[in-house]
Amino acid sequence: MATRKPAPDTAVEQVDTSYLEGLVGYNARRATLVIVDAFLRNMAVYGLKPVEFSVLSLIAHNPGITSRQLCSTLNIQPPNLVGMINQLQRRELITRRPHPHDGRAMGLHLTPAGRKLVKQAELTASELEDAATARLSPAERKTLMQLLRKIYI
Amino acid sequence: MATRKPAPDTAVEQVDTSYLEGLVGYNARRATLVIVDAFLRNMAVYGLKPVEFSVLSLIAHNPGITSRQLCSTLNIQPPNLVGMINQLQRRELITRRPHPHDGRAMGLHLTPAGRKLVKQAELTASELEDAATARLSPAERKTLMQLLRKIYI
DNA sequence: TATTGTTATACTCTATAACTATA
DNA sequence: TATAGTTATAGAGTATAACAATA
Repeated sequence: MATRKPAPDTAVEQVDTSYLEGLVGYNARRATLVIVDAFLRNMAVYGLKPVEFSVLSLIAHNPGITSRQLCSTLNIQPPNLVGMINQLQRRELITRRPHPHDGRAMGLHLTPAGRKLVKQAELTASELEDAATARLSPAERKTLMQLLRKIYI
Repeated sequence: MATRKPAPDTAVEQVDTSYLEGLVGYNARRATLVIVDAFLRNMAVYGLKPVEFSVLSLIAHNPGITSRQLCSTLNIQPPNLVGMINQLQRRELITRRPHPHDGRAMGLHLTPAGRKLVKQAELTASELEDAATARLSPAERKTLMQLLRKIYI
């Protein structure tokens, strides 16, 4: 049997991503990266990254919340929260007060400056959310969040 | 005017996450983390992490694709792809061949072993996608992907 | 004995600057 | 002059082990 001469390579003109686009994980990851990127750009004026914003917002809506509760709510490891809490305290955005009935824990609270910053940051977050989801109708945006929650809850 | 005695702190029983749950970014991030986690667990048998899987799958569906094309398709920086490509080549899953009409570039191709691995890995990816989206109907899953694409395209 | 918060530390991921060879 | 691929390197993000104080 004769040896077949190999066909010459051809260049890829247009990358075919149809397989990956059929995966929810791929689409969720790509969409998340876009929103996180917009978040980083718009929240830089407040000196807040996504997790720091989430932490401040959770303290705002749950005054007295503990580090442990923040960790389990946001799925972050306790050692990785320590530096962030210290930094937010140095920036005088939060205070630590003794927990009412657990001597090991500290309740976290916003300072007046923290409350002011969260208020502004939440407003900016809403605006950038609207921009990121500009191609979705309000109903679609609601549907999207409901479907995403069905995955992670 | 008399000084008001501060109210004693009360503990947070149930963390209120309703504000964050109203943000698409928060929900997308949480859902992505859940799927990526499942991916890492299920793909460990193949020694593939999400980006490595995406790279191999793109090479499978686009034989001759270049590193540069992979980078712009997957939004990764060229220096971060170099080590991955070298590793996949050492594992004898891919080969580099001269690009047909660009002497600077190399076309990437799967080896027979690479093709076999991608085939199995894509099957496993479909299974874990089904598990992650078990609470979604097929129509909802399709809707979810369409809505996510409207954000990142 | 278990849990909260903490320190130290390591590993991964991602980003930038600068180089070479080709276009 | 611009681009593909590469090297070196730095920063950010995330993970585990181990400890003191308290439950």
